[in-house]
Amino acid sequence: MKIDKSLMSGSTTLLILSLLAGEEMYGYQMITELARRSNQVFELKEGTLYPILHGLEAEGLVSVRERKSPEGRTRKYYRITRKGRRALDQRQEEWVTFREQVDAVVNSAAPA
Amino acid sequence: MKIDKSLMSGSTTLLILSLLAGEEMYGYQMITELARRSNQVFELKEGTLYPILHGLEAEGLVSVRERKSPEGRTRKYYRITRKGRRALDQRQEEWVTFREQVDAVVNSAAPA
DNA sequence: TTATTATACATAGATGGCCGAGGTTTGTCA
DNA sequence: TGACAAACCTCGGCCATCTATGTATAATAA
Repeated sequence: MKIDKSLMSGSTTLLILSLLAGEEMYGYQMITELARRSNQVFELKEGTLYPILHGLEAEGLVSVRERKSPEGRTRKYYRITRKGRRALDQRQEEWVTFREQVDAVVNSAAPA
Repeated sequence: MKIDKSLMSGSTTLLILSLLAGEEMYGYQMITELARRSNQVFELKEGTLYPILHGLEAEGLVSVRERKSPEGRTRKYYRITRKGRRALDQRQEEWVTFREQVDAVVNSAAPA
């Protein structure tokens, strides 16, 4: 495959980095915000998100800081790093290639 | 998820059924034909394809018959069934939804 | 003639992403 | 006081895919 085969399995990473490209966010917020922006199509599970965030941090694609919310609850805010932006660019390119080639194959199908 | 979460992991099935929508094909041909139509982006592995084909047959989405090639070699030709066409329609709809919502999220990202 | 490559099928084991299920803490509301 | 939402976390398992390997035949190269 020309495309990283984990693109689609790894589409979650593309989506998360896209969210963080706009503003820093905390995990729980990413879940609700992703659902909102995708018209409830992507309902990310906590058991999926948190391990990925830890992985992104380990790779240096995001940085973390703790902040208290107005109500006093502590949240972990994630911010995309420069390296993370480069990774996002790459993933976006891969996504476009993937999307175009899936469409190419699907559209080559004879209509029912 | 509103979309079957195995869509992308399962995008392979969408691609295979799309190929078969046009004409009957044998396994090895699907690999080369898929590579051709996707500009070498999708290079399906035999170890991936054959188990999937057996699964599609078990589900009744494709039917099989053996035919000899001009050179005398025996091939297994797969043909999409009526049920397979309905499954393809469904997968196509899911793909469109998936594609649109990924784009929605990606495009909501602030440009670098 | 022999060796290699391409065709054509197949399976078993390993890998890796994602989810289900469970758990903890803190704040809010009845 | 109890119930619920917010916010974080981990572990075990499923499932799609890949790697590796095996078999057999035809075409091609040495």
